[in-house]
Amino acid sequence: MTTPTLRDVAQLAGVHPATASRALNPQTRPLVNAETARKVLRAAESLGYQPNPIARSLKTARSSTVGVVIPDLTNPLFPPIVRGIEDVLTTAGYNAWIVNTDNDAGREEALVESLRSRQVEGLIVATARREHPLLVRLHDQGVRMVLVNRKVDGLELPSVAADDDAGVALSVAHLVALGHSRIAHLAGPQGTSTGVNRARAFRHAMIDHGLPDDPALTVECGYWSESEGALALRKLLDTGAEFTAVVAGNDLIALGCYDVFAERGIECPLQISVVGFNEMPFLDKMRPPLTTVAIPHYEIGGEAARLLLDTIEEPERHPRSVLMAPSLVVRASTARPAR
Amino acid sequence: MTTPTLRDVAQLAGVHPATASRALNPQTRPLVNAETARKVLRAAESLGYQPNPIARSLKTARSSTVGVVIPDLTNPLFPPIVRGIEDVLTTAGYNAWIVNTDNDAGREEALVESLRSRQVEGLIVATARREHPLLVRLHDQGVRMVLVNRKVDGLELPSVAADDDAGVALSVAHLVALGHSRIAHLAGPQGTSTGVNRARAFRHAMIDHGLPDDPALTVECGYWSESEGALALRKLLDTGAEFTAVVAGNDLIALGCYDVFAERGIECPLQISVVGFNEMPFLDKMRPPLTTVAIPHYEIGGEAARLLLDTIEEPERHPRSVLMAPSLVVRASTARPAR
DNA sequence: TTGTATGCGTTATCAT
DNA sequence: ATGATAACGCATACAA
Repeated sequence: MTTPTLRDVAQLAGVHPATASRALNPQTRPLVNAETARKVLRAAESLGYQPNPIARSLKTARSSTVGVVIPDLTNPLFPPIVRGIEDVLTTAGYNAWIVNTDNDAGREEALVESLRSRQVEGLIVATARREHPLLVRLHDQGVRMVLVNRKVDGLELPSVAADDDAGVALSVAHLVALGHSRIAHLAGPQGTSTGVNRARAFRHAMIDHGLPDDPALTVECGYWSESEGALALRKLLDTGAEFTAVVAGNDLIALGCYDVFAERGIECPLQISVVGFNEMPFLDKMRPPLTTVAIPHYEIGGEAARLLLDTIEEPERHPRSVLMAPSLVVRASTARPAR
Repeated sequence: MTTPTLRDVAQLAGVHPATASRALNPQTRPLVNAETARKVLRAAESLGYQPNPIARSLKTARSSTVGVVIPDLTNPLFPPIVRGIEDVLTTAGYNAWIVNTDNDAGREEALVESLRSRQVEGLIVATARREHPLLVRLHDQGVRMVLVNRKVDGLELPSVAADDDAGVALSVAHLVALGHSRIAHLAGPQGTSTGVNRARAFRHAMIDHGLPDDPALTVECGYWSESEGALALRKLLDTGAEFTAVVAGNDLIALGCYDVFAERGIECPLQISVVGFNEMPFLDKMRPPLTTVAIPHYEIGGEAARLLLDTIEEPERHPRSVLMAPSLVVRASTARPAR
């Protein structure tokens, strides 16, 4: 009992395969007599016919599939984004091929190559570094792409991201309202647009509040990780710099601070307040529950999928970029400064 | 500049496409003269030829792809498993199509259908309920499958899972060693094999330690979630039952207990100790850091991929199931009982 | 060892 | 409005 093909349907309906194809395809259905179309549809139904997407792809060079390039699915930031992407794509009749680059450029190139050879109709890329020759090349080759959470230097690509400036401004305003004035920033990697943006937004926010923008109070982390966050905070403490609050580049960096607090017997928020960024899961169960900036991840994914679908359907349309508004989630890692 | 095909390679090498095909394919390379093979390979290299997997699939009815069916990527349990699967598959020249069912049987059926129509060579399924008619049907149709973390009633399928009995035994032994004797179990859904198994393992462990197996001290959760865990613990407390420790079905259920502790002013671990299961990320940052059973997720994924590859290569081989040893991670949510 | 011929399942271009 | 034919790119049975 082999799966039925178009020929089987045509035979059962008593028409030529080409006619059956036209009848089955909503696009071309108007070309065929309404009555025969009905016959064909009934035949397909009764056989449980499912078109073979592989054969279709071979013929049409399309696939109803888009590639989703993620650095690391293990980072809790990404699964909700993926879900948002999938839900929108599914509704539009598309599928998502998810791929993990592990932050390895070689691996990424191989994976993208494999996606392209499978005729994906576009790419949603969440791995962009500021310098990203692969993306430049793909763009030159006319591959439709949408960036998530990142931008790439010198490339006008549609993108969707959280409004980081607004998020950092919320954090700083919250700390200032609590009475802090010596505020440090543990910045993300300056090789990522996010890291650069948030650091700049931090400086701007400080200036807007009439506070000194002291370069000695900003330390860069090599990665968006707990261990790098811990490293950076240790470095900062060891300089003897004075500060009562930390704006961390993201939640992982903020959690790294917790490790240092434990090491050195520092009380949070009594001695140092900390604000994170991203609203990872389970922050409310941390010790102390982490104040952070919440990002609408799921919605970002959905928006990215919509942008890509637009790009596929109207390739000439000017690239749009959308910014999603964040919100501050106040928990127990921030409080008035001790003195 | 269109992408080169096999014909281009053949033409450049001055041979027939069929010869080029044989030369390019490691399987059939021995059939062709070593010298011509070299010529073909050089031609392919110089053109940057990449075989078209779609055409190949259409011809061979294979795809070098396996489907990975996950209930919810947002559950931190699954990403490491997926990574393990991907790493092993990639090494073997296969790709993984990851798919999210959202615990919806209809969605699952549609997704599996779509995977099959793309000629996946097998399925790794992490969504199995004990009753799972879809899987039974697929099995009857000869679809190669491996189950992860679950079993299905009445189906002899290769599977890989953590040794839940051992894990629960570790938890109970730890609590008993601390001096607990009134130990409660917040069981997972009894519609899942994991839920049933852990509950049974709990009873056995209690008996093994000569402790009463009191049914009043076990409450079932409807889902593997925080809110259900909280609900179950409230229910248990409201019966007035006496106990000094809780073995939770998984970490989420354990974290649900934390919410109830906060609500009712219960001190953990002073008044009640809690042990989780799974070793989700960031448990060490919780309040209090959660004692739990660690599962080698990444290795489980890798093992599942290996089992599936075995099944694909030796379809007649008897289904093996492998159990991975868990370990106990002792943190601050467990302590000697107060009195 | 290599070439010839054919077909995987579908759709696009003709012709009728 | 429908049918005939070819082609997408590749692999394989068969012939030479």
